[in-house]
Amino acid sequence: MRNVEVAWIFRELADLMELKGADYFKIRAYRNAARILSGLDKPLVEIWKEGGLTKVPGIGRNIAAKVSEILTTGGLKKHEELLQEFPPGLLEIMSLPGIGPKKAALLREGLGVTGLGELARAAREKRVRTLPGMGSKTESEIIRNIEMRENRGDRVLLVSAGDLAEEFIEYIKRIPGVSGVEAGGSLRRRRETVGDIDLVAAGSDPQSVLDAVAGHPRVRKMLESSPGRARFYTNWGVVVDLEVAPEEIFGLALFRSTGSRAHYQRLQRIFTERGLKLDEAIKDGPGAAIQEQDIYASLGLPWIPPELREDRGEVEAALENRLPHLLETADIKGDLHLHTNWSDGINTIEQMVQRARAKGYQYVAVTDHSRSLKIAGGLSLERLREQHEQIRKMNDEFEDFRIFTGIEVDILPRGGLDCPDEILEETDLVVASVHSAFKQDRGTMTNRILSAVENKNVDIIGHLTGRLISKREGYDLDLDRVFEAAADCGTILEINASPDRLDLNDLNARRAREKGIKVAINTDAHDLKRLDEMRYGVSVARRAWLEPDDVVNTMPVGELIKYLRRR
DNA sequence: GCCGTTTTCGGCCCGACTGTTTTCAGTCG
Repeated sequence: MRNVEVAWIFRELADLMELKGADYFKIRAYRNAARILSGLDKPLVEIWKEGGLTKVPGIGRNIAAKVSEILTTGGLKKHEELLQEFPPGLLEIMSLPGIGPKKAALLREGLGVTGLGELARAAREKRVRTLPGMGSKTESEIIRNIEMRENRGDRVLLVSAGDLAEEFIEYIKRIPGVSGVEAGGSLRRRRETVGDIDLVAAGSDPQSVLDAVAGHPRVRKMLESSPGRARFYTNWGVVVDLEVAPEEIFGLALFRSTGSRAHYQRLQRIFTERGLKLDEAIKDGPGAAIQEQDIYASLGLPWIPPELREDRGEVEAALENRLPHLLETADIKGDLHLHTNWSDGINTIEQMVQRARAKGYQYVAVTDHSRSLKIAGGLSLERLREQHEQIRKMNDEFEDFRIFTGIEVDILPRGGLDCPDEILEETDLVVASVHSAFKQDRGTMTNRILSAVENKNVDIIGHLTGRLISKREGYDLDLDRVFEAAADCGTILEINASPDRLDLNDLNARRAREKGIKVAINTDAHDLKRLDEMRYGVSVARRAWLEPDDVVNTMPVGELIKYLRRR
């Protein structure tokens, strides 16, 4: 069992206890435990076997016993009992924005709704507004949010699909007769969410591979099968679609699986125009295995990276030999937005720095929250000064690494920043972000953010739109005006690499680049493990056609310091 | 629930915003 799966049980347990009206601090302890467990970079089973669970800060005797129960039995009795009491549909209701435990309980008691479908119907029939404390606005918000969720369908975050795919890939690789296996589909194109996980394997005996995968511990059932192909439903609720092709046509199968449909059709049109057929064109070298390169080469094109295959001009660019030299994760030389235990992070500055050094970075900026964000332990001016003092001392110890003093300063609801300018001025790196009053109207929100973009002490605007993928829409914002101002002022925009944010997204990052705006790709990590999420931000950048020069944290430390001063 | 050379009980505990009200409960970062 993965750490995140154990953490998930505690998160759900906390929600259930909240519905039950349990003690606030107990609930908080469970939530905190969930956060800590998912942040551990060592498998829980190992820590458990070593008897080290209670040594983890935030995990006491009780939670350790529960973890142990989960690891031995695969579940938690208390969790299962509560699920009997409160149907899972109620948890879904509670996960709607604006609906917490009290409103969820009221909806159940007052209207008897126990799931999203029933709730949507009740809202459309204007029954929700009959409940105390609920009116027409709540009603229409409910409908809007449920519809948004329905549109999302069964898509999961790229990170979840990637983790699950990785398990299957490792498993399939070891099946005798398999000479290769790769993810195709939207996972390979690195879209922010993935529907089915498409896998393509090369093997001489397809049926034996499919049979072996049917026995994978995560497979609940086989949905469909045909020669060389099967669809499996997994215990994560995600469908895995596996195709096993002979080695000679593995490249072709992978190419087809990768798509996108629009990209594929665009290429096919070119084949047709030239009087060729895709299948025939690649059968030139008999006996030789077909590579993806061969398919593109048969049209005189260079290989097109999967992230670009969306029919957004990549075929034309390839025809004119002007494909971008896409950014790679290895180009990244530092992380300019992360948190430590000075505010709401889990690890110390030392630990975060040590990990960043191990990753081969040249620098990081420590950007804890500013004073207004009380719940996240925002730093008072005094504490901020103290932290910066400590960082300056730490820097004396390094010759080959630089810690930038920093802050993630709140952009206040009325505009302006949550920290005096004179302090920002002497801070190496300032990220400014919105963390409150998300529902302001377009004009107010735009002006609010512009006040930060135009502040000469602000280096980077963090997670610009505030969206949480398939959970919360971004703020109502005039992006054109923000981009214009950022281009004018030389303000850097962030691609926040956190897999549930990916903000800017691919399209907006591409627009930013076209306006000449520089981008920083930051993890916003709150623990060691999440420093590794840089690659998701890089995926967005690649889908946005970004090259190393577009991204400030590809600069070596000296160049970056000069760049930041020049602003 | 967790934590503790201020140790085994008592502290942990924000505050603005929203939608609903006409003084406030619920939600959220």
